[in-house]
Amino acid sequence: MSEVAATGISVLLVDDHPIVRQGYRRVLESQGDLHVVAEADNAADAYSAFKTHDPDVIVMDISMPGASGLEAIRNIRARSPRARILVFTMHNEAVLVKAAFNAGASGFVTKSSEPSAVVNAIRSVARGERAMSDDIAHILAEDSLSSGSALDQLGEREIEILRQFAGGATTEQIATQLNLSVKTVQNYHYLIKSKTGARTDAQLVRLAATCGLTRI
Amino acid sequence: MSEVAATGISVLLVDDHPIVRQGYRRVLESQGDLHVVAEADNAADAYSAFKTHDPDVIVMDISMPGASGLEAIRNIRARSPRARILVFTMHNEAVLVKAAFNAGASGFVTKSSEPSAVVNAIRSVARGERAMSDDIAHILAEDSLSSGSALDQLGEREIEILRQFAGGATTEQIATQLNLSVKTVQNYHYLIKSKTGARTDAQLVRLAATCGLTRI
DNA sequence: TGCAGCTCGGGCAAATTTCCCAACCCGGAT
DNA sequence: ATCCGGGTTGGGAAATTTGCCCGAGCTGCA
Repeated sequence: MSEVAATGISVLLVDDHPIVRQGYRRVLESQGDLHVVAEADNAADAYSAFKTHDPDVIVMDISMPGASGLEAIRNIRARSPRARILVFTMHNEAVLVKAAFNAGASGFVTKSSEPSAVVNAIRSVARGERAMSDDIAHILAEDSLSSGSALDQLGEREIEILRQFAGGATTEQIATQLNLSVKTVQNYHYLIKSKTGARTDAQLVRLAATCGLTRI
Repeated sequence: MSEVAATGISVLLVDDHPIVRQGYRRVLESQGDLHVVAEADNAADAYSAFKTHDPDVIVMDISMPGASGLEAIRNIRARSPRARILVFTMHNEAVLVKAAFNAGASGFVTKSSEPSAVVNAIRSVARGERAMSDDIAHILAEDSLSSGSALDQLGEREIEILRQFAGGATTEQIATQLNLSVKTVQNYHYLIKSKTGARTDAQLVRLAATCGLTRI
């Protein structure tokens, strides 16, 4: 960590949108102490880039095609427990935030945050601290008071599948993307409906939307 | 428009994520001929900024909280038909694309596109041309077999059934309510899907919501 | 060690979707 | 007046999905 203070903070950017990555890179590098040493647009590349470049912080959008972002966090942390991962996404649902921290993330910042908040979060994570943006803190605070939105009873996989479904994905698309059999996705679909009490796909979509799982 | 050629292309950036806006701004301004003259993070600010700065192109993410992005496009175009709006979003569903063009957008580019494709789209739109990224063109091409516009092509009965369905009603409830056989409602369901190009019930709900047919 | 809970899928009857089709009525064009 | 097109209403049959049951592997926890 001494060389961190001497040379600044090295960052690995993970996001599936190239222009978004390029934008982040410019914003971060204008700070002086932040250096983007590599980029990746999927979970597998992220891990190999991590091994190659050994960055101080991984800034990762968890809504990527292919493997779940949470899965990616778990994989990286399982192999390299010293990895510092800052989740940087537009999603702000309490269940997702908690799942991310449980998976091993060191920080969670929404894209609604001011750039200064983002770079400060990167610096905090690089120091080994836990970091989150103000809106996330508020959401977690409210969540700890009120017990139980409809989503709290859902597991991580169920939430991921619900989000993709509500986003308009077909059963086969979800199965392919998550590497599951169609039957399993169908079963999750049914399980989610019975857990939440939704009788109709439309009700499921509305539920997901009101819980902030998807935007319309 | 003569001053456009002399001074480059002025751009109004609309996106609800500040750091995303800042990233785009840097990417665009590194091009030399593109100048971001204003930013906005919601529909209302977007219109006032448009009136104040009179930009050549509005680059807009339509997935914003609050008012629908499509609504924003319609509002701006209704008041200022010469406005050029380039939709720039991560969504790539055919129904959304068609709805955006119907609302008056001049272009549609996904965030998966290369930065060069995005800036070229901005230049095309500034010249008054229609622009879209390759993936969008493919999606529209596949869809164009049974194409049409989003909701305008639906009859009264179809719209009524779509509204009730998107509101969460079951097929039997709709049939009872409208004094139709279940079979007829099922047929309408299928007909609406094929007319709008929606492949999923969830996409139907999203379409109904973005068109103001139902509130979530 | 054992229990509880999540994940993942098979099986199978019931229901729905997907597409075809035929009518009816009605307004407009010929 | 006649025909055509389109909205509306439903039948039929194959394909698919749903609803609900089941078991198996795994993990964390008591």
